[in-house]
Amino acid sequence: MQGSGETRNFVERLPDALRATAQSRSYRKGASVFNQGDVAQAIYLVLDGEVRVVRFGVRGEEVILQHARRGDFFAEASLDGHHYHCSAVATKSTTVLRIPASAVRELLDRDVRFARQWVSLLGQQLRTTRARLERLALRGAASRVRHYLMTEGVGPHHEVRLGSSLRQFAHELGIVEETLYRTLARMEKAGLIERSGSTLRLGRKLASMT
Amino acid sequence: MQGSGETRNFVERLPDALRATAQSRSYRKGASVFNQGDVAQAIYLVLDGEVRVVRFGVRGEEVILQHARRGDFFAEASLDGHHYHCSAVATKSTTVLRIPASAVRELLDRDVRFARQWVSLLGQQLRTTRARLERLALRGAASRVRHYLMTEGVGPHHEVRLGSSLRQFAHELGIVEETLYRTLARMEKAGLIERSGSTLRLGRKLASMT
DNA sequence: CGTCGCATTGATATCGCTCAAATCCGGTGG
DNA sequence: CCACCGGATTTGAGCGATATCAATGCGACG
Repeated sequence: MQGSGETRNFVERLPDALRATAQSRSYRKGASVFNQGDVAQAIYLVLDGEVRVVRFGVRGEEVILQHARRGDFFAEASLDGHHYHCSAVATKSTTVLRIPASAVRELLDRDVRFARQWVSLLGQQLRTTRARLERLALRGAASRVRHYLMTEGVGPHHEVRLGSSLRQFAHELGIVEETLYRTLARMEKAGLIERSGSTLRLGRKLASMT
Repeated sequence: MQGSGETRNFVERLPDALRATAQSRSYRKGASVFNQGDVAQAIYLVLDGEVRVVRFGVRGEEVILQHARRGDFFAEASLDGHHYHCSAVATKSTTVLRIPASAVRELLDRDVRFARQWVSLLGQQLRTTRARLERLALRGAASRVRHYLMTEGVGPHHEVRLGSSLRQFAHELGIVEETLYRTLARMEKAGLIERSGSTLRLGRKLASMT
């Protein structure tokens, strides 16, 4: 499956020391990984699927704190805290890598190189999350597509091979699928982007958009 | 000034060891903190004002990677990298705390407690950034206001004292000021929120919105 | 072959943006 | 004390981009 190939990328970036203690777990749609109030014991990395991290108020009001997708960590706060102050639920069939917080703590204390790697890893997550944030702050679907290509695309033409469906992509951009289809068609016609199959790249024309 | 008081909060959370080597610097609107290609020497924390972190493509295309406001770090990637692959420009009169990357690296290597603190700090940034991200993913101004109160508000009523103007607040929510005024008025009338001066809190009624 | 998910296009509704104008407020100078 | 000013706040009217609802084609899969 395509998934395993993609997955390897960021799992391999995990410090070796961690992969020893980590184990993967699978959840079906709707299953909860942990619940608000549980003792915080582990940090998680989404290998495949999607986990929604939510917090409930006193009267049951729900707030979404994070949509963790493939490659995203969640619950790294377990390093500090004693109890989860949020719940994590798989929104579809999902596989995660479960990393015991105690293992990370020990490594942080003992292994200097690991500390650097971990800091580096958090930094990466921070950067990509910030980029997503700025992307959603943009008005207009075209600007977001362009921003995505500029930040996630590789090579001189900012090429991106979409791992998943355009549906998923639309959701990631914060727009509905129909809008994405229309936007991509318009941008392609205007020469702003080029499309071949599931590959997107910037076109020759410079974007004249904010 | 109000600023100093607010600022203390997160500056005081900085590990003591860092505050020794850090120094604050001021930039006027439009001044650049560092430029793409410069040698990466420091990590920054915005004390007041705003810094925009951008990257330029080969043909001059610009992408915004981060809008760093009070309390946000930027350029923590300096820990790994040798050169900045982005530029940072003050968008208004701004004061930042400049933290030499070498100092952080040394501390990471030497001081185990510091490593934990730093990891914890990054984790906080990550969490608040994620929350912002999910907020912008919400449709509708009211949902975003509610999300903001739920995530940033304190106490049983999720109270928030707005440090800045409603203008600023609107911008933070990714909507224009007019929309925010109207939305707040509508929500207050509906009993969803309560307002007294620059303080906002959730109302008695439960929000019946997604 | 029926079903399901994805891709695509059309028609319409709605929310928020834009432009515009009035009020309020603190500060400033005459 | 008053006139004036700039910035923040508020309300109004109209427009436009995107969501929504709907329908179709298409390939995979059982």
